Formats: sequence, structure tokens, C-alpha cells
Amino acid sequence: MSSYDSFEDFPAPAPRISDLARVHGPDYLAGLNTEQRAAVEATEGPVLVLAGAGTGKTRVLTTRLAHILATGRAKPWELLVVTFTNKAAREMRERITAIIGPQAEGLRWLGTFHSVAAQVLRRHAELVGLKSNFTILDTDDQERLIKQVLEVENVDAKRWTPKTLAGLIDHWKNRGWTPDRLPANEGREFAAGKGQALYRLYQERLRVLNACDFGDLLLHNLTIFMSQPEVLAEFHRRFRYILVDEYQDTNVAQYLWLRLLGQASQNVCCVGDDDQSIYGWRGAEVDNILRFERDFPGATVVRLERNYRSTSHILAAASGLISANKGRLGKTLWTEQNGGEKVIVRGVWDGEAESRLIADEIERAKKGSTDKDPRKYRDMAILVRASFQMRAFEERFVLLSIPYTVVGGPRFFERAEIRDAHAYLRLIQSPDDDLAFERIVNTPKRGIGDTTVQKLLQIARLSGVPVMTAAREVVLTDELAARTRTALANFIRDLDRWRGQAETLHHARLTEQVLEESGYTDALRLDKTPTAQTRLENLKELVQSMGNFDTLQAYLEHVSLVMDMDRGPQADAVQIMTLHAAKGLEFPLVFLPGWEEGVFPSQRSMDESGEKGLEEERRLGYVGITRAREEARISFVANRMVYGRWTSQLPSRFVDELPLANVEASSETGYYGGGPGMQQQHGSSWDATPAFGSGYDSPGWQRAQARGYQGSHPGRQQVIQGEGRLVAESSAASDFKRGDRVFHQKFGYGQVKGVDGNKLTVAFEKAGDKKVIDSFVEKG
DNA sequence: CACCAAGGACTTTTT
DNA sequence: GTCCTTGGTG
Repeated sequence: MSSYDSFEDFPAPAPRISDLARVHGPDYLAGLNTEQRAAVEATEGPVLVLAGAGTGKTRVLTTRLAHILATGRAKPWELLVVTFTNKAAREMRERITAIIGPQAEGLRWLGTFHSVAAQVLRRHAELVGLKSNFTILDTDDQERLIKQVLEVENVDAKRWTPKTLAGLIDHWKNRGWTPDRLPANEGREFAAGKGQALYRLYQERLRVLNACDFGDLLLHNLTIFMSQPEVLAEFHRRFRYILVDEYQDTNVAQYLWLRLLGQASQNVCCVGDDDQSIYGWRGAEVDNILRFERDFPGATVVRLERNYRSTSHILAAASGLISANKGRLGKTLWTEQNGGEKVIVRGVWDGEAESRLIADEIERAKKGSTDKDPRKYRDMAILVRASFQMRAFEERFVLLSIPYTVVGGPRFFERAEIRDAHAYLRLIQSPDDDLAFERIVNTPKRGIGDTTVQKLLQIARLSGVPVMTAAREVVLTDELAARTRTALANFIRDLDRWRGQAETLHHARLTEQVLEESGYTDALRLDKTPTAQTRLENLKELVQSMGNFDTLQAYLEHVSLVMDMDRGPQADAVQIMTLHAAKGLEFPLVFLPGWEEGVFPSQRSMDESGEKGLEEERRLGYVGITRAREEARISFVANRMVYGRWTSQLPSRFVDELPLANVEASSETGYYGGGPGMQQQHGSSWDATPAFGSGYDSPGWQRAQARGYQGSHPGRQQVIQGEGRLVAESSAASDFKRGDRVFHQKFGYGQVKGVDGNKLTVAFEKAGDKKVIDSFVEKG
């Protein structure tokens, strides 16, 4: 009992019902629709809230919390509130604070699954053979550790890669399987049946290092809850209400965790949307949400079906697409925003044409027109299936000076230089951190090579001591060459000195000093590449961000669980991101390029997960379309460069599944598109496409054409070209004026004599007379 | 031990 | 096409 005292050690006073009622009254319920209100007020027993896209899910969650608190059903620290991402947790906390005020600080158990599980584990680490100050390894550390295990076991690490095993182990942990609970047939195919043994060895190594990986946080919780009923009972008393966001994304381990914690009170409220489950590839089980009513008998099920985000055409297009999925709980979303534009779909010639088209439309939307208000760049987003699709857009935007930001990408704390700096700090804090030692013993290069490191590792392993200890002993012998020995001794001496200073020096200052004295920053300064420049800046940013934490320990704890950092205020820029990254966001105008078989739906998804994979891809499409408030534009190409190879593409089956009543072909399609009659262009970048038109005769393209998605004008486009290379491009004939020198694919150079709508009158030097043209004009 | 060339991989992404 | 790892050579 006493070990839980500190649970109540929250900074804010407990909210008093009277205060809440006085300050907020019944106000917080105002403005909710009937269903939302039902979800908020169902405070007894299990509740499943099926919240369709844009139906006010977060609002319901936060209001429900406020309601439970305001009606005195629980104290803030008696609520368990779990989300998947730090961002979601942060947002939730902010929004609750807005309703209930500073008492929200008492919400001690609001966080991600992993951060809450880490808190639980710190209390009871000894029950699974860890100390409460265990370190949390990220995927990088994890893979290096697995690599070592493979080496020790003489497994051919080329045939059986650490990555593969890491993936397997992760999969097992997601399913709640410890080495002991692993089904006999699992891991058979890895390293001639050694999978299970390797898993066991890896867990053993983790325990010795007093470390755990992300999967362990939950898995150890499960082990504790299942083997120690009195510990579980404590948490049953603790958590009177449980709230779960994005329930459709929970994996088996998380599901078991929730069920164990919720079985006593039954006050489990899960919010989610089975149609937006897009993380199956990392262990999410849509099944969890599909069978909620069986798991929690007597559950109240509330469907939020009124969408406040999108127009009816957008909603209907998305609903039509998702209706092709089987095994849904089923919802009928509706909106009062009738009309609006239909979803525009079109087929274009290749990836270049696609980015050209979208960039042009962005420029046009930015400018506005007589019937449309100008849009801000930030109100437009391009949502792609895979990041390789982003490059075409970036190149185009750079060319046209359209501001853009790529959302996602490699994250701050995962960058090599940041991880290096952390490794120094970790090693200063705990000399036994072997993984940190290995990472930086020769970073920057100080003459301690692979051979030496391997030797140290071997000695450490043989005598069962940390590598640092082994190194200390080795420098006293003559086992190493004199030069190596000196380098290693200096390294150890430096670390000891920094460790001594750590007690008095602020950790931000210490970091600065370590980076300087280790030669790390010097090495970067000598490197004149732009990358090195960025890295130096990142390190500066790191030192700055450390100032927000009281102790080094607090800082390190933060970065291991919170792998993101608040980016500064968003500039006005077009947002480019993957469909996955777009979840939870919305934009007035959304572009959905690359709807081609194999790209989207992704071939790999279908190969690896068959029908299930295809359905998840379809949900991804649903998520994509429902991000749009006012306009959604889907496109697909005939030819696409993938990893340096030209491939001919077929329109995605999802294109066929869109309800015709809610989609239309763009009136300008022909401007960019290549119809079946398109001719091969010489002297342009098109020369490089060997796959000319091959897809056009296919049933897929014929269906697309029948739906009107293909341009009726065969292959018109306008290009500005210089030195044989594409340097810029015009979007319309109106970009030309009388007197401009132009180049035409067929007629050569000429001068513009007149502009009329989309037609130019040009006097060509070679042809010797004036021609009216509407295509293939390039500024010369 | 450091450097360079060749070979292979390469969805999605959180914690 | 690009990035990263690995293997060979100086």
C-alpha cells in the first residue's frame, strides 16, 4: 500500500465538484449533439464509441473526462487515459485543461500506452528481474543487441538479418508472447528453428543490461499483472475509469493490458473507428474493436455519425470506397454541408505530369479566381502512399518556388548526432551502458577500431563485466598496441572527468563541454558538407532543449519515451505527407496522387497480407479522402519511375470503386493527360520512358476512360525548356505574351504573335509561316 | 585503421 | 535513383 503513496503526489489540488460546477456549470455539455452527449453521459459500465471521421471524437473524449470529474465520479488521478502518440496525449491534456482548468495536472495517468506502462514498470521492475532505473532501448539499440546475440550464436547474419529477428520479436511482443508463452510453431523458419532460443537469449541480455525495448514495457506489465494478483488489485482500486483513444489501433498486448486493468470496474470506454485502422502491419488488430461487445458484455455502443468536416460529395465518395470492405461494424456518416465539388479524378501520363498538374492547381488555388477565394498554402495537402512519391513534388515545388513542408521524415531524436550525444550522456550517467560505449568509443574517430572493440567485447563477455570495466583493465596490460592503448586510456579518463563534473555542472553546459572536449564538434566543423552544418545546428538545438529539464535523468527519461519534439509554428506551406501521417488531420484541399495498382494499394501489402492487406489499403484510401473539407483530387499515372526504373501503371481498383455520382473528371484533364492517341515525344524527357502507352489498352485504362477520367485531348502539354533540359514550365497559354520566343516540339523556335485563350499564334523560324497551336510550346 | 568502390535494399511508423 | 553497408585495398 505504501509504495503507492507517491501516486497521489500530484502538483495540483483535487478539483472540487462545486468549483467545477460553478466555473463550468453544465456548460461543457452545451453544443454536443444527441449521440455525442450519449457518449459523454454513459458513465456506468463498458462503452464503445464508434466515431467516424470528423465526428468530434476528441471533443467527446475530453468532455467525457470533464463530466466524470465534474460529477464527482472520480478524482483526476483515478482516471487512466491512454493514447497512441505523444501528440494525441498532449492535445488531450491541453483540451481538458481548457475545460477543467489546472486540476487537469492531477491527471497523472494520462499518456501513451508506453509511457503509462513504463510508470507501472518502474514501480515493479524487480518482479521481472529489472531495477527501477532500467533504460529503454530504441529500435537502433535493439537491432545492435540482436546482432550481437546472432554473432554469439554463430547465426549467419546475412541470411538471417538482425532486422528480421527484431521484427519477429516485436511481432511476438505485440501479441503478448514471452519466450515461455511463445507458440511452438513460431520462429520455426528463422535460423533453422533457432528463433525461439534467440528470443530467449535476447531477453536474457536485456535483463543483464537492465534494459527493455518498447515492446517489453507492455509485455512486462502483462507478466506482472498475471502473476501478481495483489499488484493488479492495487491498480483495480486505482483506476476507476479507463478511456482509450484510437482503439482500432490496439495490438493484442495492449488489448490484454486493458482487459486486465478494466475487468474489475468494467468502466472501460473505448473510442475508435474500425474504418480507420491502418496500423495492422505493426500489430494492430481491428478485431479488438470488432469484438468489443463480446469482450465487455452489456456494453453501451454509441455511433457518432454526424460529420462536421467534409462536404457530402467527399463523404459519399469515401463511404462508397470503404463499403467494399467486409467485416465492418458499419456506420452511415452524414453531413449538413450538402453540395460542394465532386471528388475530381484523373489519369495523367507520368509522375512528372502529375506533379506538374498538382503544382499548377496549387498555384491557381493560391491565386483564387472569380468563383473561388484564394487559399493559403497551408490549407493544401498532398497525401501519398509511400515517401518515394514525395520527391517528384518537392522537385517541382523547388522549381516553381512553392513553399512546402514534408511532415514526418526522420525525427530529431533519431538523428545520428543526437543519438551520439545521448550515448555520451548515458555513458557518463551509467558506465555499464555497453550499447552506449560501443556507439561512441570511436566517434569521433580516435584510433580505436573494430578489432579493438571486438576484443574488448570478448573480454567483457568472458569475465561477465561491463565493457567499460573490461576496458579499464585492458589499458593496464600490454594487450593492445601502444597507440590504441593510449587512445582508450584517454577516452576513459575523459569520461571519468565528465562524470565528476556532472555533479556540479548543469547538464546542458555539460553536454556542450563533452561535445567540445571529445572532439565531436571539431570533427563536424572540419567537415564542410551541408550535412555536417545541419548536424551542428541540431546539436545546438539539443543543448537548448535540455534547459527545460531539471536533471539529466529527467531529460533522458523524456527522450526515450517521447521521441518527438514540438516543431515551431507552421509556416504557410503546402503540406506533403504520407497517408499514415495524415491521420487525425484535415485540410480544405487535399491531393491524392498515385492511385495505381501496386503503388496504392501497395503491392507488398497485398502480397504479404492478401485480402486483409487490401482492406487495410482501402481504409487508408478512406482516411485520405476524409481528410478533405472542401475539395479532394485523386490522380493516377500511366508511367511511373520507381527506384530508377520505368514501370507502366494501371489505375487503382479503388478508382473503380468510387461512386460515380460523387466523382468527376477534371475539365482540364486533357491539358495534361495523355490519351490513347498520344504520340511519343522526342527531344524531351519523355524519351526516357520505355513503357509508352502500354497500359492504355488495358481494361483498367479502358474503364478509367469510360468513367471520363482520361483526357480527351491527346497529350497536350506546355513546357519551357533550356539547354535541352527542363528548367521551368508554363501552366497556360496566358503565361505567354506577344513577342516571346518559344520552342515547339515539332516546329522548332518561333515568336509569339498573338494570344487567344488557350491558343497561341506563333511565327516559326523554320516553318516560315504563322501557325495556331495549343500544345507543346516551350519558352525558348 | 582509414578510405573507396561495389553491391543490395528500398511501404507505411510509434513508442 | 539514392542511401547505406560491406568488402577489399592502401
